[in-house]
Amino acid sequence: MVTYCRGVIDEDLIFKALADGTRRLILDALHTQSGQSLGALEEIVADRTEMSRFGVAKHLKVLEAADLVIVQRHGRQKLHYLNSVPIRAIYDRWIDKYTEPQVRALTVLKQKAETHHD
Amino acid sequence: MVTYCRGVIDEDLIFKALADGTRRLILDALHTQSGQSLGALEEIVADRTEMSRFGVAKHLKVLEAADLVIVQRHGRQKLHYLNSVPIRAIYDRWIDKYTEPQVRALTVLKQKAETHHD
DNA sequence: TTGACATGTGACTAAATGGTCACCTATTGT
DNA sequence: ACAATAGGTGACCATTTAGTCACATGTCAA
Repeated sequence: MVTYCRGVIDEDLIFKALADGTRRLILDALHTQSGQSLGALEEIVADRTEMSRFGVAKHLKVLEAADLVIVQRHGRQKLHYLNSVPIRAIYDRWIDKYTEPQVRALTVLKQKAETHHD
Repeated sequence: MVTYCRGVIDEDLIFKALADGTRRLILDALHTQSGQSLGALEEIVADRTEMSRFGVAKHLKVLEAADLVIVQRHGRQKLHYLNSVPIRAIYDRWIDKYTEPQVRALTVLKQKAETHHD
């Protein structure tokens, strides 16, 4: 099976990419501000997890391969943008219009349970 | 940090749980038909991946711990139900009302790119 | 109570993953 | 051209994870 060939993304790459906390932190950073360079993301990540530049770069590569992050070169910089299309696909996979109201109801029930117990 | 204490679910458990293809297959099966027993899920999974009963049971435990699957005992059977609340949370995390239209636009752009290149 | 059925547990191996480092490439400004 | 800046690569090790097995628990029906 092809791992990455312009548009045809293995779903496994997407979920595996999301499975790491550092990568989710990067996505959060890009959600807050789009178009950040590796250096900028480096700083943000290093702020809470002691991680080298190489670690961040490696995570970004995983996110790129999963198409969760889109890159755009700008001179010697590489700007990163969050692509939320695959995330929407996750939602669509297990939640459809008919079950959506049930989900809302469940959320309320669970919140009640949380406030009472413990 | 607490791993599982009634309602307070570590986000890491959710994403890690979704990172495995077999577990996603199980979620699909439960999305198609709710309230299936371990035995029933065993058969479905074994249909496409050669996996022992123990493997399936282990995956179900992971899904339970992540609160993606809710269980209900019924005599000597254990019935499993898909809980889509955590999945909705993923959606809400990186997609908000304002960026949603952009996502739609991006999808169109990407599809065009795919048809032209390669 | 006894056997058959449905599921649970803990230990163990093989494979995948996260992280770092030494070293390499490409671009900008002077 | 040269140094400085921004980023990339491949090898390497430590940890985690997927999967299996032998064995244990609990429930139903006769």
